[in-house]
Amino acid sequence: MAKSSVSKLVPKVPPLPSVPGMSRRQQFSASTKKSLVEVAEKLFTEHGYASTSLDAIVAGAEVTKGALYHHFSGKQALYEVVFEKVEAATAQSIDAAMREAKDPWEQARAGLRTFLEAVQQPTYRRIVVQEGPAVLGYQRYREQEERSTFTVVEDIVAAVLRAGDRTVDDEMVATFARLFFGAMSAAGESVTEASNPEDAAERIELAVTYLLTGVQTLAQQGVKVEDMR
Amino acid sequence: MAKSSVSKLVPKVPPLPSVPGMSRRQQFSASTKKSLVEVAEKLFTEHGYASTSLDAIVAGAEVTKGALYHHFSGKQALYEVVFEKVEAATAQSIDAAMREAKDPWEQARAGLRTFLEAVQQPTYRRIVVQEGPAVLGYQRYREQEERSTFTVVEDIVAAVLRAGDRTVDDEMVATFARLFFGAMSAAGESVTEASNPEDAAERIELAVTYLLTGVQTLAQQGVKVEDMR
DNA sequence: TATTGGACGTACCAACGGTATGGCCAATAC
DNA sequence: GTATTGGCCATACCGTTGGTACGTCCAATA
Repeated sequence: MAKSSVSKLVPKVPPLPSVPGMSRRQQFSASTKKSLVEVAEKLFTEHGYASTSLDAIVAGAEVTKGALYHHFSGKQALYEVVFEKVEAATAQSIDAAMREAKDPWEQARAGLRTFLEAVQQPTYRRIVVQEGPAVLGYQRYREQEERSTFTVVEDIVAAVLRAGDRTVDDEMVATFARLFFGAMSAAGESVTEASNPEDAAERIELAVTYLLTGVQTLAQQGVKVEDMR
Repeated sequence: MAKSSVSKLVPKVPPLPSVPGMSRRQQFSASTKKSLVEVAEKLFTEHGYASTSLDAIVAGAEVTKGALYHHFSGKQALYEVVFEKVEAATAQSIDAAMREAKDPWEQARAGLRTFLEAVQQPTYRRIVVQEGPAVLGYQRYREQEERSTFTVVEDIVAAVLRAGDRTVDDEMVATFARLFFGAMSAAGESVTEASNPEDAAERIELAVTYLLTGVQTLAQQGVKVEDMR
């Protein structure tokens, strides 16, 4: 008995309509890999890392564990690929939003607003903010962040800071960026869980703007960070 | 074969030297429960939640899984007890540090400094900051925070904010508190991972002081949060 | 046409969280 | 003093899950 598989190696879905540079074999391979990543992103977002089994992922992608372990070294490696994908998309969207404004101050506001929107997306929240540090470990988490979203935030902060006080060194800029990045991440959580997310988001924007305005005001008055000692 | 247990029900360690109000039976029970929590705290801190098996915990506490499941409904429930314990200790230490300073501004600095120290402790970092949201879920995590450490931070922020601008409502205070809480949590991570933690901690203090000073300056100039619209 | 190796599928294992069950004995009732 | 009860815990067991070993098939290359 058993054996319900009628036609086995007939691919279920015609993969991407024939990419020029790849052989048919490579295309099928890329198709299953892509499918695995997409299904994993969906399930990780909905149920979290621990509650998502590899069996569920391979079932969703209509493959087997053999395929999964051929493309990825394990569950965590698959998660890391999903993480990078989500991170890259977010960083890119922020970057795009900033490029539309020319004034540095408006760039900053646009960037922070887009980041605040991104951090409310279920996928970014769950995979990057909530479970990223715990699953990847803080070391790898930070390495990933520093070559994508965090760098964007850092640029924003640097622009606002240096507008008034040109004596702040890179370390200090990074410190402020860390603070703002952490603040915005936490803010995203609170916004999403709020009874009225839109009001909450607006309050966050007001508060952050107030903080940045305070920094600008101090800088214009010639007050350096060093004076705080 | 088997049966290496020579003396079984002879308690290995005399528990707390006879607490008055409890019967001997209750004292033994409390002893094993306390032992489980302490071992769990240690192992969760060292290896993380997922990599700490219940077998390892009960082995460290010199009991069996029967005892564990008698006192706790499961692994997550045990984690939550550990979480609360760590949280309470931290909130208390911050509270104590603040009570030594009388000036509100000095209270704020003392409180934030103590919080920054706490967030560098391996136990608080791992159990509360890094893995707390992922293990408990953000909902429960926030509920726990809001009746301990977060409330302390909120009080600090409220004092600084309202010193100049008395029009800020409770929601806005909570928003600022969320931002600062998130900022300080992220700061703790970065401090611990820095090549020179002491320098990093000082930079964080300078930056936070700068931010708070900016807020104060704006408030003294009569600039309200509402004006940011 | 022969051969190779990439891309999987299948069967299996060990570890882990959780459960069911039963035994022991301190505390209480009588 | 004896009987009974229930809190406290140990033992054995189960289902799921991440990971591995091994075999198969076929497209690509020689």
